[in-house]
Amino acid sequence: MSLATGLTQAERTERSDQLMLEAAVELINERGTRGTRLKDVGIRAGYSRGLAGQRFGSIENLFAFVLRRVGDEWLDHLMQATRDQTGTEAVSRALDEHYRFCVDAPHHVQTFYTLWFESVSAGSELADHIRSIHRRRHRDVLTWICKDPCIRDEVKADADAIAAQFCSTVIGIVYYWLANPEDLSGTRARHESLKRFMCERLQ
Amino acid sequence: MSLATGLTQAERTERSDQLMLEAAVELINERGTRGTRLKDVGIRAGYSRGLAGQRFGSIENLFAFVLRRVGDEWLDHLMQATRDQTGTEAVSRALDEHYRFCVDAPHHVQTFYTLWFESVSAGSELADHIRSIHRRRHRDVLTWICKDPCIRDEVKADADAIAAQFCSTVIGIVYYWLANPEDLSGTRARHESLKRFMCERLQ
DNA sequence: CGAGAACTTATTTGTTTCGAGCAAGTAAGT
DNA sequence: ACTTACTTGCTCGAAACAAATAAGTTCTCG
Repeated sequence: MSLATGLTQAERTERSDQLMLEAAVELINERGTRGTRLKDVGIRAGYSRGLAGQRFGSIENLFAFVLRRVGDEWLDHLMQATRDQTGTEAVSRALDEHYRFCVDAPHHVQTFYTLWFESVSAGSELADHIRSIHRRRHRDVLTWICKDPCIRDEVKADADAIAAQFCSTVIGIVYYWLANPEDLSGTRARHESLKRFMCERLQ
Repeated sequence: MSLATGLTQAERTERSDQLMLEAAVELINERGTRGTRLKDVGIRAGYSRGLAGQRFGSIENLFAFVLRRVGDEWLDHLMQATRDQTGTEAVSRALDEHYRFCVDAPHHVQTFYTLWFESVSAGSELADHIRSIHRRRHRDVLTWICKDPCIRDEVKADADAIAAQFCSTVIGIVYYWLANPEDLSGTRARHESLKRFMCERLQ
């Protein structure tokens, strides 16, 4: 029985990429990075035990692939939510979107941040990619502060420290969410109080 | 040639525990958790390839052992630094000690927090232990706030949110340090501005 | 123009190496 | 002699890569 699909080679590759992405997301979320096997990704995706290894070359490259795919999706959402906003409005929208994504698309967010925290483990090949995301985030927050016409100059002079605190606190909130996924109200409360504290600080 | 050490069995165990602990710390810091092998821990510690496996049973149990050993050391330091302090003094001391530990004992702190972040990966057996540390930290900060005679009641009414923000931000700062170990001034600046923001908030 | 061959790429299966985990053995202490 | 710390042997599973097979693409020739 022929398994011809009628797809082009490129379409076949994209299809298997997508199926293996979803399989990897599931497996990382179920078993963590240390329990995720290339073999299982291939099989879970409906292919052979060897395809993931053939396609990605290593588990690290698979993680990098997943991070890019999932991270791009998430960063797009964040950018849409804060487009053309500055100051407290941008902060509020970012935090609302952040929380909403935790609620609505938990699987991809869980994977994204699992890999995010994985990146600080020695030898991780994700570090450079994540570092660039960090810098981007920090710069975005800095821009929200410095471009806002309502924020006083003395606050703007402290923008770098405020942005650093904000980004650090978001990391900690995400950590809380990953560690306590059933406690959405605790996660929400942390988003809300960070919003409150930031709004106070930016007045 | 006899390898008799003149130690009791208990002393022999403690010695090998300690040597394997140090080996594990080195290996985790060099290679990350995913690159750390029970075999290598045994050999690095000066024993056979099989001892770590025999002693700990699994890599997960080794990590739990390391976390307890290193974490107890670190938590002792933190407790000494904040003993009998409340309010902004406790906060400042905790942050100073936190930063100082990053500078003076980076290897153990790196390992501790590497495992800390590892614990949010699915399937990690460290999660419960870390969760209890979290609760403890949160409660400590809450106590610092509520027991301080100089903090106003309206601030005390918000103590839970403030404590949650503080703990979250510390996590983010640690993350920054792990991701940017060469940038001690950035880590120090984050500690200092968190100190500043907390002191403002607690007035 | 269409069929089939040649070529390229996607996917599968085979094979080797390495580490985990546990059993069996040896060394050191009681 | 007995118990416990540590070592070595052995089996199995996964990674990584090679070799093979399947599917799509392009070219050639009747």
